[in-house]
Amino acid sequence: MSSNSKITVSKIAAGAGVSPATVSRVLNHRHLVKPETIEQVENAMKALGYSIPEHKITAPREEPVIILNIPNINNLFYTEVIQGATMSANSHGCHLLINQSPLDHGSFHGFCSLIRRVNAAGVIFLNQVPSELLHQINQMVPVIQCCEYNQDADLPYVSIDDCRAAMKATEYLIASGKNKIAFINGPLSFKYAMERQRGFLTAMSNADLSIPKSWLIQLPEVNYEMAYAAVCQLLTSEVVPGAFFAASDMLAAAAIRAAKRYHYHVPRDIMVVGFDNIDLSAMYTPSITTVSQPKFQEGFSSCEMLLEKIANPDSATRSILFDTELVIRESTSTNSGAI
Amino acid sequence: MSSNSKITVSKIAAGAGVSPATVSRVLNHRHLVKPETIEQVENAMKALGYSIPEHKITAPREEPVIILNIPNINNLFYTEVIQGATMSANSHGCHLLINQSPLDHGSFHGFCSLIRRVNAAGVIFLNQVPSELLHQINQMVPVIQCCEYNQDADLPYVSIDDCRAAMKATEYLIASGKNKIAFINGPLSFKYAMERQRGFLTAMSNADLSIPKSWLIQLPEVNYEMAYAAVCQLLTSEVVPGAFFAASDMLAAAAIRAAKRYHYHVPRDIMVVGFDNIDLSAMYTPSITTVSQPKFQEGFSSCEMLLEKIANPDSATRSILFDTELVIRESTSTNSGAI
DNA sequence: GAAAAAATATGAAATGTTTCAGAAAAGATG
DNA sequence: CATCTTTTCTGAAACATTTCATATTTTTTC
Repeated sequence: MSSNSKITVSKIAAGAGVSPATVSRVLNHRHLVKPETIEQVENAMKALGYSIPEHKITAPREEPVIILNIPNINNLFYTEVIQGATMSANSHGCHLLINQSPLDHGSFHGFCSLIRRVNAAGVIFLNQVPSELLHQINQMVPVIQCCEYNQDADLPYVSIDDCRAAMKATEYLIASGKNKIAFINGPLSFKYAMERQRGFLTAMSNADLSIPKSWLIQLPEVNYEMAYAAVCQLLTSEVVPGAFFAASDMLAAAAIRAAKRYHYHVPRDIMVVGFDNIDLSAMYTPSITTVSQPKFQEGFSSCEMLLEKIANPDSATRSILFDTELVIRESTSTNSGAI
Repeated sequence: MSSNSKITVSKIAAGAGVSPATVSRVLNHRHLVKPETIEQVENAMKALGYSIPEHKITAPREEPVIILNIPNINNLFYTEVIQGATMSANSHGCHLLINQSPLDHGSFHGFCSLIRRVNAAGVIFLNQVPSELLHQINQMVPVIQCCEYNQDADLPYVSIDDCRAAMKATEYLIASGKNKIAFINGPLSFKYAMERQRGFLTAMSNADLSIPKSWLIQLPEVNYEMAYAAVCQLLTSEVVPGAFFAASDMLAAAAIRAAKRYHYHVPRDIMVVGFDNIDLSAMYTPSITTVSQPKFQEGFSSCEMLLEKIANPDSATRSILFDTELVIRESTSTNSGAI
C-alpha cells in the first residue's frame, strides 16, 4: 500500500503532475482549468480512489444566468410563458431565475444591482419598461421584451398582434349575430390593452356598429371584483348588451358571473369572449371562448433570441409576432352543453 | 502609519494576541469562540480599520441573494407565498429570485451549481426535497422549508397542520348534515396530500361513518381534467355522494363542474369543499368553500427565518405551524345566492 | 500576415480554514 | 472534596483556496 492516510489536494496534485492550486480549481472553479488538465487531475483522483463530493462538482464552464422579470407573479398569464423560457434556458445549460419588479424609476437601481450581483448574462422583460431604463439596462446586458413591450425602445420583442386578434374575436361575435357588444378592459397604460381596444373598435366600426360610451368599460386595474361590479351595473341599466368581449379571461369570468347573477343565460342571452386562454378559461363554468396566444412559444422564443444575442452580441435580432387562435368554448357556443 | 498594506487574518491575530485560527473562527464559526476572545479580536479589527471582507460570511458588500425554489410554477397556490417571501426579502434589502426545479437526484447538480454561481445566501424550498439532498445543500447555505416539507430532515419549516385542517373541514360537512362524503386527492407522495387524507379519514371514523373505497379518489396528478373525469364516473354509479372534499381548490372546481353536468345542484344536492383558498375559489361559480391557509404569512415568515439564520447561523431556529380557517362560500352554504 | 491586445491557463506564494491534540473549565460521582 | 468525565476553547500544523505574476494561446487590428 502506498498511502493509506487521508487523500489531500497535494497528493492528487503530485499524482497528476500539477500544482495543488490547479487541483483546488478543478474542485471549485472548474471553468478556469483547461479540459485536458481536468482530465489529468480526475485520473489522478480516480487512481487514489477519491470521488468528488456531489455538491462540490461545478459546471465545466460558468453557466450563464438569465433573469426573467415579471411585474407581478400574481398573474396566471405568466406561468406558461415562464415554462417556455425555462425549457429553452435549461436545454442550453443556463439558469433561468425569475425576478419580480415593476421596473419603474423607483426600482431601477435595485434591478441594476441585481444584474451585477448575479453577473447575469441577459434579461427578458414581461413588462413594459420605459425606454430610457430599457436602454440603460441594454448597455449592461442583452435585453429581450416578451408579450408586453415598448415599441419606442427599438429593442427586440416577441409578442402577438393584439389589435388583429381582438378584431378577429369581435368579428366572430358579430358573425354570431351579436351587434350589441360591450368591451371590458384594464388600464390603457398597458400596450396590449390599448391594442386590444383598438382592434375591438376597428371591427365594430368596420361593421357600422356603434355602442354607448358606458359599454366601453375601463377598469383602474385588472381585477375580478371590480369587473364583476362594473358588469353588474351595466346589466341593471335599460339596454343590456348581447355580448361581452373582455381583454382578459379573468374579466370574462367576472362578466359571466355577473350575467348569471341577473339570470341571463350564457351564451343564449349573453355571449362572452375572453383573451389569453389561461387555464381558468377551460375550467370555468361555462368554459370561456377566448383568444389563445402561444404563451409557451413566446417564452421559449424570447429565451432563444436572448441566448443568440448573448452568444453573438452583434447579430441583428428581429422581433417576432406570433399568430393567435380563437378557441371556441361554451360561453359563445350554443350547441355545446353549456349550463 | 504602522502597516499600510492589506489587512490579513494573521495581522488581526497578532493585534489581538491570538492565533490566526481563532480569528478565522470569529469570522466563520463564532460559536466556537469564547465571548471575551471574540471581543479581543473585534477590538483588534477595529484598531486596524478592518472593513468587512469581500465574500465572507460577515455580510458581503453586496446585497444577499435568496433563492426560492418551486417544483412547478404552473400552480396557482405558490403565487401568494412568493409575494410574502418577496415582501420580507425586499424589506431587508435582499434580492429574492425564483427558481423552478423538482430538486430530485437528477436536478441536484444543477441546483448546487446555481447556488454557487449566484453566491446565494440561503434557500427556501416550497417542495419536498429528499433528506440527503437537503442536508448537502444545508452544508452550503442555510435552508428553510415552506408549506411542503420533509420532517425527517430535521431542518426548520413553516407550514400548517394539514391533518387538523382537513379534520375540521370534514367535521363541518358532517355537521351540515352530510354523511356520504367522497374525498378527491392527488398523489400521496406529497406530504400535504397524505396528511389531508389522514385528517379526512380520522374525522369520518370519529363520526362512525364509512364510505366505499371508490369514494377515496386518488389521482395520479393534481389535474383538472382527470378530476373531472373521475368525479363524472362516480356520479354515474348507483350511489352518489352528498358532498365532495377535495385536497385542493382546483379539484373542487372540477367536482362542481361534474356535478353541474349531471344536473346536481351545488350546494343543495352536493356540497363541495376545497383546500388552499386560491383566487379561483372566490371567482368560481358557485364560489368554493375552502380551507384557507395563510400563504402570504407562510412565505413571509420563511424568509424572515432564513434571514435570521443567515445573520446568525448558530441560532436555534424553531419551525412554525400556522392556523387555518374554513372560508364558507356558496358551494356549501344553502342560504347564499348560489346558482 | 505580422504585431498588438485580450483572453486563458498555471504555479508559487500568500492567505484563509479546518483538523487534531491537548489545556482549561465545568459537571458528575463517590 | 478529590477524582473522574465531559465540555469548551485554543494554537500549531495540516490543508485548502485565492492572489498575483507570468506564460501561453487566441483574437483583433492594421
